[in-house]
Amino acid sequence: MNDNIKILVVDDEEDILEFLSYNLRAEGYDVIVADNGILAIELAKQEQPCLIILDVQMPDMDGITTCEKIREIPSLKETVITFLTARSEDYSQIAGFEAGADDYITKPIRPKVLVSRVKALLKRRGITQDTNTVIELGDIIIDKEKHLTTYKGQEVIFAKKEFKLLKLLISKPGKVFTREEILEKVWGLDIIVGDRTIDVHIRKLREKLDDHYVKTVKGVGYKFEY
Amino acid sequence: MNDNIKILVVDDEEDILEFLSYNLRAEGYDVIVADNGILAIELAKQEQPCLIILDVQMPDMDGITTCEKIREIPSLKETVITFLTARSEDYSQIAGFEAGADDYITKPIRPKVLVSRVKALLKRRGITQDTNTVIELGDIIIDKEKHLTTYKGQEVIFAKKEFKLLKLLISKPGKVFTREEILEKVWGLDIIVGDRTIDVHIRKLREKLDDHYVKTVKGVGYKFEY
DNA sequence: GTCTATGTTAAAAAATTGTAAATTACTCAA
DNA sequence: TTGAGTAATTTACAATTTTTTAACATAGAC
Repeated sequence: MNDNIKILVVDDEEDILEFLSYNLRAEGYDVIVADNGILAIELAKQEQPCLIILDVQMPDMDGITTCEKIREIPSLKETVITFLTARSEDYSQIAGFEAGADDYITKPIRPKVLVSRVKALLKRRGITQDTNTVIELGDIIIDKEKHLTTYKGQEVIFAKKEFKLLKLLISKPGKVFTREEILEKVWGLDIIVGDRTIDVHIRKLREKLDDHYVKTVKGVGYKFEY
Repeated sequence: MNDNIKILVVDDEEDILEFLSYNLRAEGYDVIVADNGILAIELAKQEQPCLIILDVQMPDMDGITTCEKIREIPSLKETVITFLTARSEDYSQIAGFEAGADDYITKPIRPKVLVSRVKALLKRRGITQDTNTVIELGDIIIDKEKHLTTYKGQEVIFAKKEFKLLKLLISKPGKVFTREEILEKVWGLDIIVGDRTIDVHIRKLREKLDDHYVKTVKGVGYKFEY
């Protein structure tokens, strides 16, 4: 199970959310976002991220309160939490650690600093970025991090969902993934899509690779067979 | 599928009990129910479930008290307990964990979330669902994960129901499964099918393997004998 | 021999998946 | 903000496979 590392980013400002998730996604992390504390707690419970980045200043429920609440959830006791604070608001450093945070990052955020801090934090917890960021199966090469696929030496472009689907199927060649499993892993728990959506995406894979790799097991699901 | 993971569901509302047990049973869990705290404690002691889902709000004895009482029972110290709370009743989060709960699920409950949460909880405790994904019996090899059967080195294709039936019979070679048992395990509780359906499926197995493996015990049922 | 449970077969019915085209949602740049 | 261009999803139907039924055959218990 080469699950990607999941990071939850919580901030009320849209552009900061974008900025953070862009930079983290570029590093190959799975990023989920929330624009308020309540949603953050709900998402955290559901998605079980490895790391939560939490803005201290937020309307309704501030970062510190959110952090405290998260820490009360047993399944999230071990999650790494880091605050995001303006350089000036000094008090939060102290209050933050009391609330159960592991680190804090000061604004303005510089991408390189952000990334190296995140890496360090995760490393401290023994969570390492997926070692096989590259999957190779005969003449199919998938670079998860770079979002790049090569087939018979040719670069093939897969859209986001297609790529995720391919990644899932190929992560355990031969294993049959049920439609439910696929829905959950590629689309997520709460997204509802029509019946034919998976088929269409499967078809795209078969179009771009060759037909025979992705096999249908009628009534059960799909599998990737080399 | 899940041989005997037992889950106790406790709620005073009939329809919630039904809803929960329906969804958990569909996943293959053994579900027992109680509509009040007293009965819950009694059942828990008797049945030793792996997981207890406990509604916080109940007449007579509320979920928190029930949880405390359960935790006092030595044989249930290790049982996973999760609360069921309305999204609003916030206090329960804190009171609940003090009482010794491991997690809480907020209403309204969504089936997928419920199931994934339950799986995660059990997994965390090292209670796994599928012990062996491969069954081997002489020259018959069944790979559940790959949904693949090999007979005398040749791959044989079984449709979903056939596969399920074969899996069931072969799971306990020599054991006679009654028609009722087969109906329940392969077709499910609520599905009604005609008398000849099982026979036809048995016939398919005999066609694809050799005749002599699946034996009829007239008036009783069928068994697999190697 | 009759009666009941099971076996057999083919065909009907149901379920599932494949496909093209249309529609809607997103994204990114101007 | 708009709009072009791409991606994702839905729709409507065809094609396929699986499952069930129904009608009849057979075997063995009594």
